[in-house]
Amino acid sequence: MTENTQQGPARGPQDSTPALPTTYAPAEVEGALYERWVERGYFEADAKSDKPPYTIVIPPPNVTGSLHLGHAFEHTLIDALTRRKRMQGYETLWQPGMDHAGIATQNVVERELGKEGKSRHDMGREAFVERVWQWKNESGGQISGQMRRLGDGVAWSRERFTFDEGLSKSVQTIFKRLYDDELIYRAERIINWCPRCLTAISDIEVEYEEDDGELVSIRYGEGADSVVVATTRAETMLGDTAVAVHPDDERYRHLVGRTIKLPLTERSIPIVADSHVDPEFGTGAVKVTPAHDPNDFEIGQRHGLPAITVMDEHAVITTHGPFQGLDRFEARSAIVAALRAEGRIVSEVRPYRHSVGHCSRCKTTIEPRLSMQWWVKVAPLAKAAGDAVRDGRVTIHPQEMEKRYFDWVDNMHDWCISRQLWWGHRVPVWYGPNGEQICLGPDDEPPAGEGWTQDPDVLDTWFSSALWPFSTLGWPEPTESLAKFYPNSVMLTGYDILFFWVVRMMMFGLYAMDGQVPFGTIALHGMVRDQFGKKMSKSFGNAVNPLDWMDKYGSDALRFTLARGANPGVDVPIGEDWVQGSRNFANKIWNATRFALMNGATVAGPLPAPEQLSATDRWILSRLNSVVAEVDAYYDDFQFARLSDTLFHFAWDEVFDWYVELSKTTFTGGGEAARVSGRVLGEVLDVVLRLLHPVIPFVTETLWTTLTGAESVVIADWPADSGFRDPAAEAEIAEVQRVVTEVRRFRSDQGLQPGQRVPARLTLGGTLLAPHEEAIRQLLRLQPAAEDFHATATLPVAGATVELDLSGAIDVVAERKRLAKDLAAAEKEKDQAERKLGNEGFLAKAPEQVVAGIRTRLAAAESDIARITAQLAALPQG
RNA sequence: GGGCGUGUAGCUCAGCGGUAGAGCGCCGCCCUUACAAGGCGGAUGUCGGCGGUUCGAAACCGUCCACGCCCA
Repeated sequence: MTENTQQGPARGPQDSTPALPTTYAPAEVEGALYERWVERGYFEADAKSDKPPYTIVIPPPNVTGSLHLGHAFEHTLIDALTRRKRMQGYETLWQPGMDHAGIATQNVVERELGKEGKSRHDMGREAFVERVWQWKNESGGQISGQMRRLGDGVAWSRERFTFDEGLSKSVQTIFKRLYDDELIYRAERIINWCPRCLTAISDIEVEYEEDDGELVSIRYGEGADSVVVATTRAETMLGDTAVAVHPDDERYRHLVGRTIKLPLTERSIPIVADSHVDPEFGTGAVKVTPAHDPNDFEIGQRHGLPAITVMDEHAVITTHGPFQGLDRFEARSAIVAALRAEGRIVSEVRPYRHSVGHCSRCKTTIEPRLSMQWWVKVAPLAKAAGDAVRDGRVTIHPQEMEKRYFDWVDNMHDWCISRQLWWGHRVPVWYGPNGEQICLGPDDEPPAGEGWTQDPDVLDTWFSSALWPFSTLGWPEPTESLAKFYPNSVMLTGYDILFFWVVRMMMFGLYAMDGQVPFGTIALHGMVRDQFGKKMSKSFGNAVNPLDWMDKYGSDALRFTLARGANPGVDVPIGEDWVQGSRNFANKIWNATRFALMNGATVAGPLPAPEQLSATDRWILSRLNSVVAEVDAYYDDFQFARLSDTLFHFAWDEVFDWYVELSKTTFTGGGEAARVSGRVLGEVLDVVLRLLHPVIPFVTETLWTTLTGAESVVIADWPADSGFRDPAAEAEIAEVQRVVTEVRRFRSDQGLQPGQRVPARLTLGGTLLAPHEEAIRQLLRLQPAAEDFHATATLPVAGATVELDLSGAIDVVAERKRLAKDLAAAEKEKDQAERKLGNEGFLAKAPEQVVAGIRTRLAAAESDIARITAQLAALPQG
């Protein structure tokens, strides 16, 4: 029972509350409901509260983004978790905010500038950054309005942005600490360079794809001293500084240590032996371009080779007369043509499929580039991140995902954190006129004097996102919020960003918060796919705007569909038909509640003791409590699909179908029995609506407040299993369901219309069915047997007999067919059971209850066979 | 190339050792006074193939085939 339940005499809702509209129209009311929740501050979190904390931070969406189905999915799940915890009495914080999305945002604003015929270089860094802020304030963050549509119960007063003042201070603080601990360093290495975004990106921002390229074999040197090398990137030969062969390769042993002339140039390059060369690939000899290939860079390091950069940041050739000014792909053809003219092309394979890296942001082919960048030395941080999961301080759901996590943290490369952008946290390092390099904390003044300049690069957006679980709470200040809400309870996000984000939060959380994990649980969800299980993409044309479906079917319908598809870590397909189905469910709840209210459903007064209840009432209450327990267990295990499905079937099939139908005669009968059932129905609805609220908050709010007259289901108590179970009542109702189903099948086989009244005589004496005669008659449209009653069909069911008078209209053929089919099924069942019971191994080794179960089945099958055989014999010939 | 995963009803997916399930779709009947966004009834599967373990396999093991994802 809820704290809002009002004591006192029963009152119909008509007395004090407006009747529900006859039509369920979600789009018209959802917005107002949400605004009221926000105004009343239900979603705000109080750091001074003495309730236990429950914290989830939003995986911050890009400031450039708008709500897509992936967000809708993730937010539905987080909202369900936090709404339930709030109802359970936790001080619940769902922390909202966005990230500044360095590359994406800069791209957006640069495109705008482009339309005005300007570039960011025309306006300068400071003015450009100001312009981006202006864009952010005017056009950014559309998603927060859309989150309201969805019903997200976030603490809006705490909304944060990775680039706001406080979070920027967090970034600078941790940078300085890592720098001082020598976990951040600067080094010249080969990095992944995007010649379109004009910045370095980290390894995980590179997407590899099979592309059609070409494999060209080129002869270097002359005559007997020549070697043939194969390459897919002929244009880089201008930067070759060696040819490498395997040290054990007999074919080339005589050449190692000698030099060879590099075609098209005046340079001679050495032939070196390196055990990393694969003698099986191509000719076994490879060209070495240390400035344009990561593997070649390593060979170069091992052999002290120079690294010659032959392209600029746009990937345009900068050297060698005829090729200068060509971009890399033009240069490739030109160089192959030039080599062919010299007779140096030994073979060409075209197309040659091979794996090529692309910028995850703009799909441009990555150009490995030698450059000076900032790095995080991840080894000690990743070790700690791995250990936290290994020793159980952090658990991953579903558990199978742990392996992927370990594979990643245990083999992580240093993280390139500098980006050649203007929009982002600038590296807080200054260089002095005499080669000084100092790192500034947030409270330090930049060095005075001539000749000091700040590093021009900014930090990877993930660097600031990694601080999100604590920077949003005020870190590095020792705030009350930080004390109350850190560590977070759960990190719920997609498995696709386990490496991008989760690992980084783990590393930085453990480091910044003195070994305290950022969250106790990582719950991973899958990706939203279309109704055929295909990945959604704009280019494929199957992307859906969730707002359209929310307009059409209501936010609850979208949410329920997503929750119902959410198996842990598994992709969830979604189609419009399914959203429509969820809308139908909401509509069903709506109408069932209307019906209940019209029939005196109430939460007023104490629930009558079991002795005062009918078996039907005890049955539904018994089931209700089982469902409460099941749903709770599913919630604790992030089984959104199962809890949604459980509630769907319990509400629709059991409450709104069987219970309501079985109780109709009670309600029409009036009196004390009707009053008692009204109270039970009120109780069941109250609990079901509260159980459903976290998943479908809007429709449940309207119905629950109407039913109870209380303020809001958002702040209602979460239902608890009272422990009440009544197996006898459950068995009794199962018998009722069985007889009703059997007779309905008979009626249907006989071609009777569903509403057609048929005279019948029920012999129920001594069976569990006896108290339910009225309800059974009602459900089966059976009229009392009159004087001239003449049974033309006799159905023995569950120890009782139902005789019908179809006035000779019985369809013997249909009935014989039906019975023959049932007989065959029963005989098959009997066969299987007998075979098992005749198996000594089974009897000896199977658990007792399984054997008993088979015995029961055998008995049931035998009685079915007897019953059906009798029915067949009783049928008129014909 | 390495790793992970998936193949169950027309579609999308649960089930993961003890009678094959759901939603949607399909067929038939019905506007039965909460709901046609509904009700009643029905059909539909050698649980990818082949071996093995087991009293018993959709489930466990091996293998093959077909897809997917991640990493190189």
